Amino acid sequence: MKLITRDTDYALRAVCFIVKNKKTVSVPELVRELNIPRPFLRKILQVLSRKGIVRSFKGKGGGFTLGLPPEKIYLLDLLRIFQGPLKLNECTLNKKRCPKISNCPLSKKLSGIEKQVLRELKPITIASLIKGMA
Amino acid sequence: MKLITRDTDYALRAVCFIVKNKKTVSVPELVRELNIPRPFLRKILQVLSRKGIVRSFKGKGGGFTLGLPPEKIYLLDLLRIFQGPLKLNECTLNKKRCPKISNCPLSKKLSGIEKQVLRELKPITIASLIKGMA
DNA sequence: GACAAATGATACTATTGTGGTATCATTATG
DNA sequence: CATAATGATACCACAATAGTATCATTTGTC
Repeated sequence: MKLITRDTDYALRAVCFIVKNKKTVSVPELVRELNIPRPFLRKILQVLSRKGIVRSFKGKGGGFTLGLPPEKIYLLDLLRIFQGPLKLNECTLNKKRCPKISNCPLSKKLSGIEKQVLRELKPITIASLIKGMA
Repeated sequence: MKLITRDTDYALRAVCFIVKNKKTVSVPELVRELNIPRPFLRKILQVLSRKGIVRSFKGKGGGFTLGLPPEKIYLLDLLRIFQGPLKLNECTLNKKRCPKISNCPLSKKLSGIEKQVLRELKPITIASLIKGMA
């Protein structure tokens, strides 16, 4: 079970690398640096760009810069963008809320765990991760 | 992202139902009660039987009974049987341990979260779930 | 002993999510 | 206007999850 999928992980790496460069960073540079398959990385960056996480510049000499300061880019943002909302307590039988959810003891436990996990993830930003790597 | 997959969930329901019946419970009964696809349920029960969670009786009038007291059947047992060990901090790039794992700040966070989740799940037994449903 | 009703073993199939490609259009710089 | 970049979008491959099918074996009942 993966808490973080590959695209989120790639996005994280790409954003971290962009932070460390003051100028715009192009896809070829990122590919060289991070060994991420080029077309996949492009797709990821386009999503990040649409979401405002990075800003893009087209044309020769173009590339990407951050769209937000690194203290305002949360891991949970990336997670939600690429993986949807983090939900651990969904009933496996229904996409929708299980009618029995109110008296399902397992669901209660799971939503407690979900809350804890969210509490842990919430404060993690790009800035904090980079600091941690130092 | 599912913490609990369908087979684990089915297994859970089946075991709970078996607990509440003193006599052996057959697949047809379980199907009627729980609305689980018959062949799938059969497969699940066979696994549970091999693992000793339930005991099986072949032949006419056969079926399943518990193989352990409900206080000794842990949710984590079922989880591990059907989903393997719970790991949240695996690096998405490698199946094996990432060489950079020691200075990867994200991995540290994730393994902390993993520990918490395990701490929460550990005490949950079939007995405790049934109690909670009362 | 034959039959019926159950599980055991095992191989196959379907659906879905993840991970990745490919292609053409658009834009900016020299 | 050529070139080097991103934008949009459609497609493909693989693996995991979910489910099916079939035949063999065991056991109780008549």
